[in-house]
Amino acid sequence: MIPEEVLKKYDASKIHLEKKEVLFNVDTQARYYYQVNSGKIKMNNFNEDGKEFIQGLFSSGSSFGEPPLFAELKYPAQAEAVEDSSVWRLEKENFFKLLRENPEIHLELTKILAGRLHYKATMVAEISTESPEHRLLKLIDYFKTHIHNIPKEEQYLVELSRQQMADLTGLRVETVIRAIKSLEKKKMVQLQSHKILR
Amino acid sequence: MIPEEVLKKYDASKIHLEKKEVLFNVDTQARYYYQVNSGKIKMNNFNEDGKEFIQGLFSSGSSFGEPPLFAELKYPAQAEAVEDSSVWRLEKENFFKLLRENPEIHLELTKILAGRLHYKATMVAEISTESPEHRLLKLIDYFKTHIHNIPKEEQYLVELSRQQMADLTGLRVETVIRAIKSLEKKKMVQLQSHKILR
DNA sequence: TGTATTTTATGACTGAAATCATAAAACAAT
DNA sequence: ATTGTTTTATGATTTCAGTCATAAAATACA
Repeated sequence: MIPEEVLKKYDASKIHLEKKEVLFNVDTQARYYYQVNSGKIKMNNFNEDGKEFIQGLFSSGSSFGEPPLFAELKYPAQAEAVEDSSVWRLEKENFFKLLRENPEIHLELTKILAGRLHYKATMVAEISTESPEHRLLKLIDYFKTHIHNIPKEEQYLVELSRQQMADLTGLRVETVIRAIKSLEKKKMVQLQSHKILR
Repeated sequence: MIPEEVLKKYDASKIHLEKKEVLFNVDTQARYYYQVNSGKIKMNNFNEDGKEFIQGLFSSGSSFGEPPLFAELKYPAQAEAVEDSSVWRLEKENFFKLLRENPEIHLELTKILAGRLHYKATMVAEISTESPEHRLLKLIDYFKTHIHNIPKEEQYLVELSRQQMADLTGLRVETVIRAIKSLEKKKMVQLQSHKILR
């Protein structure tokens, strides 16, 4: 997360996105550094027959879509506003200037990329070898401990919809619904009027 | 890839691993930066009933297992020698000193992490939404273009075994064997005495 | 406050990849 | 050459999540 003053200093601008608006498309060239100012952005893919996969959800303060700026690569997914949002946008050249002149921010960003790699390594192993219930628990625990920093003993109210959980784990809504039910029976999660607690 | 002279300057040491020897375990603390000197290392996971998932394969010049050094995280997978190997090992503190004093190397490393994130984003979308044949083609093409930098028009001889391809895509050997056969029928790959060409 | 939309829920059925069993081919080592 | 080991191959069968259809709850919103 780069402070607003710094972004301004390097000539970043704020752009607005309406819910469902697409910021950039898959397989296109990366030209900007983006950071969420308000709202929520998701990066996602669709396969031939429309099945979605959510690579990540980004809210206020989070940057996203940086990797293709570094490696000369195309975006592996599109970016889309989950709700009305505003986003800081910084030209690639200015972004690199910023990193050169602010090594502590560069290191900060490296940490963020490292964290994201950790998340992906965790989820891809889950998705390719584990059962629906196992995947969902891992996802929920990841959000609880790594994204919201909630201590183990405290309760976490899952903010994700069944559909979003499905799209984050490669499952289908119906499967998520059934797996969550089953996890409740096994006392692995609690349900309070359809809200999931863990 | 950090040059040998630089590694030596920051007091790195070379350690030897026999085939199948494990360098670090999943869920343990990261203390060193590692870079392959010779041989081949894989990072992998196993689920409860022994099914393997290969996170990455690293050969001469490649570093691996850096993310947990940056973010204060445990290793999401283990590291194991695929063949007899030697590996540069550099203490975490010295590694950060090296990065601070060599910003161009830091940037280089950021690029590598970015590339790895790109690979994971690509594969996790494949694994969660695509068919076996599609996944395998993506994997093969990724190795061809991004790892070996072979131009589209040139032929690439896949160096991976069916089992490795299975473990990289979350499939089973039998499924890989059948899918490759089917891809050959469709002229998407060639087979020359069991070797795969693309 | 009523209506539309989205999210959650459930049952019946299907299908694609996993599993299991077994063997042939390739390769490595002596 | 001989033997042992690993990799590739193939058929039969099973299973678990996906698919399809339909509805109830919850929520948004006019």
